[in-house]
Amino acid sequence: MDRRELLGSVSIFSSLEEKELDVLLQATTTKRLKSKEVLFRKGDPGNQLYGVLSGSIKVMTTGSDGKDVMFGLMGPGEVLGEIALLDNEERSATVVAVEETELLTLHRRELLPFLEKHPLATIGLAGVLAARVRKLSERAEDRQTMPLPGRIAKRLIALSEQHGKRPIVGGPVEVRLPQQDLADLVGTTRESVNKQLRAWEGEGLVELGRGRVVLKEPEALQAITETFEL
Amino acid sequence: MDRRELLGSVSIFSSLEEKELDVLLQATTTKRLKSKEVLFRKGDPGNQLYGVLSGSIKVMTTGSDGKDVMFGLMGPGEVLGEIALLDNEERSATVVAVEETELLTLHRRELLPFLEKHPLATIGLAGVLAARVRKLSERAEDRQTMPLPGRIAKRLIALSEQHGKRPIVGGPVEVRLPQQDLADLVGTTRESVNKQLRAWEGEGLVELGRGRVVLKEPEALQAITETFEL
DNA sequence: ACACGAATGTGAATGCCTTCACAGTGGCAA
DNA sequence: TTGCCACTGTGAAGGCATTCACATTCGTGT
Repeated sequence: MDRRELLGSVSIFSSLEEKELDVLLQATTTKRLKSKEVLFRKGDPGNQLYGVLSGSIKVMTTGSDGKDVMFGLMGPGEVLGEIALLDNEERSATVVAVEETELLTLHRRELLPFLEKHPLATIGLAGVLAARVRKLSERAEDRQTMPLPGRIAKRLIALSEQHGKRPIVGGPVEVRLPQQDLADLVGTTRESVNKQLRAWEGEGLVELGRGRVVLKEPEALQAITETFEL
Repeated sequence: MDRRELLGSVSIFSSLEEKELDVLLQATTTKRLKSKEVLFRKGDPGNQLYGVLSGSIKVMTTGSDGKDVMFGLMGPGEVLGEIALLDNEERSATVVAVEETELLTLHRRELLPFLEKHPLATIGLAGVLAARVRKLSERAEDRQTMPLPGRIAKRLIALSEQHGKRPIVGGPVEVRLPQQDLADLVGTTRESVNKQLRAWEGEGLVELGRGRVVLKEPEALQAITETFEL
């Protein structure tokens, strides 16, 4: 995904004209991260907005006891870092590359004046935030009402839709993510995730490999989540 | 809190000039809710933005099994309903008055054109969203890393700061909220909350009454939360 | 090519909450 | 005033997940 495409395709800037897009593009920089490299940490001051060009990153925090909480995985076309930018507070989470990743960066001093001149872009940005709130609320709700198997199934499906690789059309989908990360995402332990996945493997629903889960029967997993949200 | 004061004081519109504020005020309506009355439900279409003038409301959802999840309590000066307004989706939660409440309402068809003309106001609105995201993330994190007593203590303190009544300056703070609601807010059962509160009552940290908790030693509770977030 | 670290696989023990089942009790609405 | 109902109080039993402690295995970097 190239820089122009990112800026244009992402909802924030979809309302802009070509010329305006170019101006904004000028102010933009590219940054490359190696796998496991940290973009910023919770508590850092935040003056940049980022867009993922290629690769993927995870948004997380590390609890004092070393227990990690993962908020999400973001891939090409997604925007991050808006929160600290908008309220001038510290970064609210840590961001780490999970593979070789290329980012577009835009500094606050370029963005804010731009937003003031382009209300529609600002409304778009607010929309991104709104979506973020929705996602977080839904997850909070799930955590509080849905039993563990349902949460795991639901998240696997979400991951497969967002980041899944499907070698054969209509065939099984592969999700690349270590079990520990899946656990942090769902709010449980690696062991619990492992046991559940193995159980499903026994039923032929999934196939496991190092650092990946292959969903052989997404519909069956879907059915599991629905068992609980009826 | 009167309408003008709400519009002006709330961060969203703080950048406006008097005249502009008046224009917006014209488009505004007042709505009164009796205690327990529902403003809207999760899943409803949403075309209004609300501001609390007096009283208070709770934002929540009801899980299929009847288990409620409470996202927060909002009082005078706070704004709600922006999410559905911005992304044109269904309401993401249910809102219920917890006492006699007066709201200011503003319809999308008035607000959106206004935002397009007032970028600073839009940036302010985005700031409200950003704060919302922060709060939700923090709670997700707490839920995943902090044991129950810490979560209860932390929330009690937050509630006391936001909605607490302090008869004597520097004295004990009273939080009006049934234990069931506190449980929904923290993500546990009423029984667990009750047992913890009674334990603290034994230690002289709090005092319990029907529908209220009095924090006699807020600092001690604060210390409890810090035990866990070191 | 090989070694070492990261990731997975598993069982046993433990424990924190939840669930269930009632018994008070106080506020408020009629 | 009084009755009811929402809220509170509490113990016992049970369960779902965590914790702990290793064994194993893959794959990746040197």
